[in-house]
This record gives sequence, C-alpha cells and structure tokens, in this order.
Amino acid sequence: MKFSQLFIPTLRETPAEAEAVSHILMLRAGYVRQLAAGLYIYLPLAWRVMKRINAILKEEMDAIGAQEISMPGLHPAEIWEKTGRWTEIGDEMFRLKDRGGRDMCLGMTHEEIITWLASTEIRSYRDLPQMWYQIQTKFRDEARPKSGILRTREFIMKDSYSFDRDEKGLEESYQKHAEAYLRIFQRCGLAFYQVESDPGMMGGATAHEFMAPSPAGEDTIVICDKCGYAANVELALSIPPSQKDAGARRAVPLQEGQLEDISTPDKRTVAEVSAFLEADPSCFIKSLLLIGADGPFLALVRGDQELHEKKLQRIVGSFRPAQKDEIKDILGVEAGFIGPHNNKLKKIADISLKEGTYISGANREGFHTKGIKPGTHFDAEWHDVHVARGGDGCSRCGAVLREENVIEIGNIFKLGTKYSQPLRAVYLDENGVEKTIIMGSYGIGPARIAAAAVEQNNDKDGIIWPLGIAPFDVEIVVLAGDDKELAETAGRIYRGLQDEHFEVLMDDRNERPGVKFKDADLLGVPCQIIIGKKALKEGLVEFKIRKTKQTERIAPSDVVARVKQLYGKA
RNA sequence: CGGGGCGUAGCGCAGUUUGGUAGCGCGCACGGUUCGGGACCGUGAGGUCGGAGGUUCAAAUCCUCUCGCCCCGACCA
Repeated sequence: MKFSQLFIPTLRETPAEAEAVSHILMLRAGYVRQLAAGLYIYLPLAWRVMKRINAILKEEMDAIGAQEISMPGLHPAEIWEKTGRWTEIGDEMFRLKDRGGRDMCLGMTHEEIITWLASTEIRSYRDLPQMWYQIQTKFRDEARPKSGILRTREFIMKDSYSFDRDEKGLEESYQKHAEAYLRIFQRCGLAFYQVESDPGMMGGATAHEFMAPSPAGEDTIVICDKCGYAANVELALSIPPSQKDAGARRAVPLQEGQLEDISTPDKRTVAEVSAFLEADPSCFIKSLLLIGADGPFLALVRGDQELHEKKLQRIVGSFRPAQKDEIKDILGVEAGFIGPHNNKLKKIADISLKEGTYISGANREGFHTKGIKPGTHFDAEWHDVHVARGGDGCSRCGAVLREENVIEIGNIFKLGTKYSQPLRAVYLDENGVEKTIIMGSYGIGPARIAAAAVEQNNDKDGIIWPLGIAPFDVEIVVLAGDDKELAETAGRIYRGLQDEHFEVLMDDRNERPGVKFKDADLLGVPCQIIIGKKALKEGLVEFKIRKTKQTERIAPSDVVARVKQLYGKA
C-alpha cells in the first residue's frame, strides 16, 4: 500500500497523557487514538497488527480442533443471576435495561453464555468433547484503566471454552490449549513465561497465566531459573532467607531460654522497634489479630515479611482485621504491643518463623518480649503465608528466586463444573446416567500481545515489530517521490514482493528524506528498502534491518530473495 | 473509592501568584528556495482559556460547584 493513501498520523511530540512506552509509541507512530479513559480507536496500522495476531490465534485454535463461533456482547441478566455473578460482580460490570425494563449487561466474559449454549444443545456423551472459541469484544468498567491499550474498558479477547465428559478429558483440552498458547506467543515474537496462577473468581482448581516480562506489567511473578518454577506472587511459594545476623543477639534474653520484657515506649511498628533496639526486622514476629468465621486468631509473620492475605484466606476462609477496640478487648493491649506468647488464641504462623529467637509485643502496654522461641513459647499451625519475593529460596529446589514485572497476555483455567452445574449443562453417559459437563476456559488478549510486543521491542527511534505481527513486512522508502527512475525501481520491487505475498508499505510521499527515515523507524516495519539516487547510480538499493539498523547495498533484482531470506522463506 | 497532578489553537507548552480581554514552538494552508536523518524565508488560517454559576467597571487569572484526563494506591472474569 502507498503511504500517501494510508491514514498514519505520526506525532513529533509525545502527548502528555501517555506514560507507558507502548502507549507513547503507538500514539506517536499513528497506531491508536484515545476516545475516553480506557477506550481506544485502532487506526489502520494498529488494526493490521490486530488482524495479524488474530489470524495466528485462529490458525492455532483451529489446529487443536477448536471451532470459531460468535456470541453477543449484550447479555440478559437472567443467565448471570443463575451463576451468581450478577450479584457477585460489582461496579466492574456495565449494566443496562432494555426498553421492556429487563436487566441486561455488557459481557465481561462469556462463560455464562457459552454454558447456556452447551446446556441447551449437548445431550449425550457422544456430543463431547467440544471446544468453542470466539474473538470478541468484552466490556469491563475498570476502576482504573491505564497504560494505553494495556488495561481498557472495552477490549477484544480470544476466549475459548472446552466441554469434556470427565477430568481426564479436561486435562487433555487444557494441555492442548497450553501447547497452542506456547506456539501463539512464539509466533508473535514475545518473551513470555507460563506461570501458576490464582484461579480467583473463575473457580476451579488449576490455572496458569502466560506472562510477558515488561516494566509496564501490572503483575509480578517469581521465577526459579534452576528448576523452572514460576508463579504469580498471588500464590507463589518461597523460602525467605534466614534470619539476619544484624542485631540478632538482641533478640536473645540475658538468661538463655527465658523470656525477658523490655521497655519500648511508644514504639509500635516493626520499623520503630527495630530501629529502637538496633535489631534487624527479621528478628521480630509481626502479630496480626484477625477475626475469622470461628472468632479471633493471630496471624504471625516474620518482621521482614508481608502477610499474604489470599494465601491465608485459602487456609482459614474469609477473615477481617480486628478493630482497635476489639484488640483491646481480646488482648488487653493496643495493636503495637501484641505478641504470640502468653495467650491461648489460635495461631497461624509463617514457615519463616520456624527457626530462631524473636522479639515480639509483650501483650503489655509499652513493652516487647525478647527470647521468644516458636514451638517453645507458643504453638501454631505452620503455613506459607508470606508474600514471595525475589531473593527468596525456591520452595522446590532451594535455588534463589528472581522477581519480574509482567503483562498478563493469556490465561487458562480448569473450571470444572462451576458454570455447568448452576446452568445445568449435563449429558447422559454410556449408562444413561446424567453427568455434569466438565469445563475449561482459556483467554488471550490480542491488544495486550501487541502492547507487550512494543514494550519488549523498541529503541529510541520507535517500534521494532517482531516479524510475525508487524503491520507490514517491508517498507519501501522512496527518497525522491517525484523522480521517475526511483519510482520505477520502487514499483518493480513492490510488485516483486507482492507476488511473493509480502505486505508492503511504500512511502511515496513528497517528503524530505529525513522525515521518511524518521517515520519508517517510528512505525517499526521490520525491514526497509531504501531507494535513493546515490546508490541507484551504481544500480543498487539499500536493504536495512530495522532492529539492528544494519544496511546492505544490493541489486534491486536481489531484494525479493533478501526479504525471503529474512522471513525464512528462502 | 482514597491520595496527587493536569485541563489555554491539531500536538507540546507559557500566561494564573499580583484581574485589564491571549502568546510561543511544532504542525496546518499558500508562494518561493531546498531535498540522504523530522529544511529555510515570507504570508496566512486556527482558541466561547473543559463547563456552569458567582464576585468585579473588567475574569484564562479570584470564589463555589461540576465534568474530563493522567499517575500512585485499593480493586481487578
């Protein structure tokens, strides 16, 4: 296509509202424009990228036997009421009424709808398994849309759903998706990890996320380079480094094995007491009084660790922090001075506390206690309830974990019967017995793939698209648009590339060379064919790789072969 | 929802403290000269200063309310 006939509104300056690299570059290079918070218009270039990503998605989904369908974006409330999510989900759901006053919503996802479909159509074990997918718009009234295309209120998603007779079937569908996802992200040229994730509100037992490392990412994962363990910090296990020596002796009382109260007036937080006593935070026990379904209990983590509420919730069910007066009523002291010893409350302690001697609140106003030995001075249920961090040990092999910020680009969930049961998606098995369909749900955000690709592949001059998803394969830069000879050479190369099914952008604009070079680098098409008078005098054109800026002078007749070589089609 | 920042020409910004009727750079249009890394000269178009109300002889500027956008946090099928 001719640049002069395409709408590519590049910007010389960075719009003030953009912060993330991908957001800045996609605005500057004329890919997207913002309509409102979290709502973006995809201009021709961005839409071409999206189409390419979607084509890869379709190929790989079709390859595992999934069938493309299309479901409405507007849903009746009734179905969402049946699964309970109409009330479970709060402001994040866009809700509206139709003219008849019926409650409706804009679909945030399609488990309900597809399960309804399955419930009405699937009768027999002979109908299973099935895998259905769509590439469709989702609506979520995000509390805080951000980072351009990364977190929006309306976005396209590839979502697929598997329907199986049993767990074994689900496992197969799940693995097929995992493998397809690996191929998809590879073809899109992304660096990514597959990590264990929290099933969250989706329900079900197993879930994985596909994560593209980027500073713009909103999620954090820990990775073990030795054994391959990788998990979202929402559930990652780890072994915190052992108690630090710095000031550790201060945790030891004058008489070994005894407890010793020390005056710590007005020192309440770990940071304050740690500074006051000159002992490392890892020498303290942080005691948090929480109220669970069975009454109050103490959660204990080491002073240098953070309590992971979701992990704790999985162990004890839902809980809430105790209020100030509740703490006084139960322990007789204010929050800054509570400790695990000398009380009979149930205790859940983090595994990092198993060894060592500690200081904690004395359960006495203005005092802390030294010499507390877990197991000796208090008993507890031991669990991993701290937040895993880089530098911790791997819970599987002990090697040091690494931490990285990542963009979630895809996820896969084993749903089980979470949706099929309330919506009565059932079938009759070989023995005529009614069984509930076992489901899985699998999502990919194409816009996030695009954004992650830009985040991972750019330099000071602009975007550097991975080969598989660039808006064009080749950009021909014709340095003097009005020169006949240049135009003819460009035309020949253009047709030659098209004959080999390459997507070619030809910058035929009547612009100065500098402008064309700058725009070409900004747009990020993987390779450029530069046609200028100088080289052409010698019968040559230039072949430039966007990523390395390496330039080769080659004969016009060799261009097609050189491009084919770059794209591995030689 | 809590905290912070910002709304002035298409984009980036100045002007707001101390009220006097809006300016700079880029971009855009036209003419000319240029033409291998965002050219130069000249001419010109373009703004109810986010909106509403108020104070005042006079409001971009002061006051009240309101809307929008961005960032941090909470939240996040």
